[in-house]
Amino acid sequence: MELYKNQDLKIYNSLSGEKEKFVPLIEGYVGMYVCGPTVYSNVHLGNCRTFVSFDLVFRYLKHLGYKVRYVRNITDAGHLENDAETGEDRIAKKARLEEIEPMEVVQRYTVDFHETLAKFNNLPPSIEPTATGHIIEQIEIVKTLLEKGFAYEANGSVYFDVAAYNKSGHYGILSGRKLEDMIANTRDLAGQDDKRSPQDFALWKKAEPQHIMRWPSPWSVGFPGWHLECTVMSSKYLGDEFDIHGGGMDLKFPHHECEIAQGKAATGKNPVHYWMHANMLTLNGKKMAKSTGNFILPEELFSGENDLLKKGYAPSVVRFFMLQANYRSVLDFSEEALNAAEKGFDKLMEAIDSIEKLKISAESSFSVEKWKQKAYDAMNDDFNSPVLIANLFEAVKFINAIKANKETISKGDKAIMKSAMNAFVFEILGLENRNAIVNIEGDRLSETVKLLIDLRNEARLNKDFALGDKIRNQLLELGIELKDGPKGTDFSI
RNA sequence: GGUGUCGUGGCCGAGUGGCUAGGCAAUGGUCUGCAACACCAUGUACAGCGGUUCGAAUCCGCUCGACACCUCCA
Repeated sequence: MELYKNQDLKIYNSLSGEKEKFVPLIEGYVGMYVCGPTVYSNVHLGNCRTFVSFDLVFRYLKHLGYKVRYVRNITDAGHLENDAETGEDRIAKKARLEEIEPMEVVQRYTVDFHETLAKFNNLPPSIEPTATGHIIEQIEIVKTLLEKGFAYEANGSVYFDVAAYNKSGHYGILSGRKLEDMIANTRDLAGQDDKRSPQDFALWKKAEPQHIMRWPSPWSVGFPGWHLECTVMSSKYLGDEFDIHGGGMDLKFPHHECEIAQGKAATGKNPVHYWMHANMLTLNGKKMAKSTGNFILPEELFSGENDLLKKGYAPSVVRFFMLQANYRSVLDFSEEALNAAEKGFDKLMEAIDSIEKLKISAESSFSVEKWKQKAYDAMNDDFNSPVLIANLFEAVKFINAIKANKETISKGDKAIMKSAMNAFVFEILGLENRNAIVNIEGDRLSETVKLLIDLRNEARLNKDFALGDKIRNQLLELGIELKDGPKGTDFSI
């Protein structure tokens, strides 16, 4: 494979608020951690957007030739439902409500998560660790934090001491907050008697009697705090310092802030060099969220079985819709926008399918190399997929113009364009072509359709338009569209 | 109340101190038996108010509005 390591990739770092040149810790290698889901219910479309965004990052880094270790966790020891209440975790709660084992909940929704992301053509991460598989490591890091004086035990629970950390570190560095402001603005919540300060967060929580998921520890039989799992799993597989940490915008505070504090407190190092935050997918202008019921499930979208939709949309179309927005912008969901995406997507796929058949000329009337570099420039600018897609449509225009004999392409440029289009559309954007099956030469389906086209054209020559239209319409119902052109009839699926 | 992001033409959405982003939709035309596809042509948008500047939608200030976070959520 061609290596593009010399491409000058810039990444928007949430920590600095600026686009920075990407320089990995070890040349040629990238360590990337992304916060995965808590598996207590079906993954909704908003969740999917985040994982599609980071799938794009993963794919592009790989394309550039980096060896990427992509770690994405599964939170299967649900984090705290609410500090103020019993501290029951979400998975245990769901299990109690459905009268099943907690691990049954975990299994069911982990499978759903994997299946859904696979439909969106997301690549699996390199390592997908679970929180319950790393209880021992979590206990170890709690010990370290206690030894170093950044944590304290109270009533069998252990809390991170934000005030102690803030003497040498900066709690709020990522979210732009000041500890004094946070103290001044904290609401009074009940049930935090064990904490010295409301900003302190749980590292280990003593289990109440009704709590099902529990593990022994030096302090109590209990369960680990939510923020700790990501610190443990990222450092275990990527080291105390690694390149990229991603997640949804809504995790920036407190989750990621706490991760920085824990990592820095435990090792003295800043754990993450580049923080990336994917923005929300909204529905009716509001964030999709399980808790408010304002969400749509991918399955409903694929099948069209939802009051918001008139029809279903292919996963690749939905993925394309998402990638037409920058990952850092809020994207609002609407059927109108999805429809536009579908038409654009079909147009793009049509053009790609037709590259192979393009007529070759001695010279190109268009600089394919320049076009290709513009496409890379877009991706190098913080994974700017909307601009990349705009560039792809420039190629579409050019391809169609060649078909109309208005532009020309050389043999070499045609090969470059074909491989570049394939790289950008399928390898990097991760889209899937619904037409792929008919492009195989000698394909039986293709031959059958060609036979029908011949019959129809015979009918048309005999002015039997009723028969001609019947063939055309019935093929369309089967999903095969005929296209009459000056050089005969073509078709697409 | 605090922190942050943002407000672009009918819709979605880039970008930028002076030069057409792009997609979809719409209108007219070419092509077609009629269509579809494709192609050609057509839109002078950048929340409001003030300032800086030869010139701002782009920089600065204010106002209004939206969203996210500050309690679990990608």
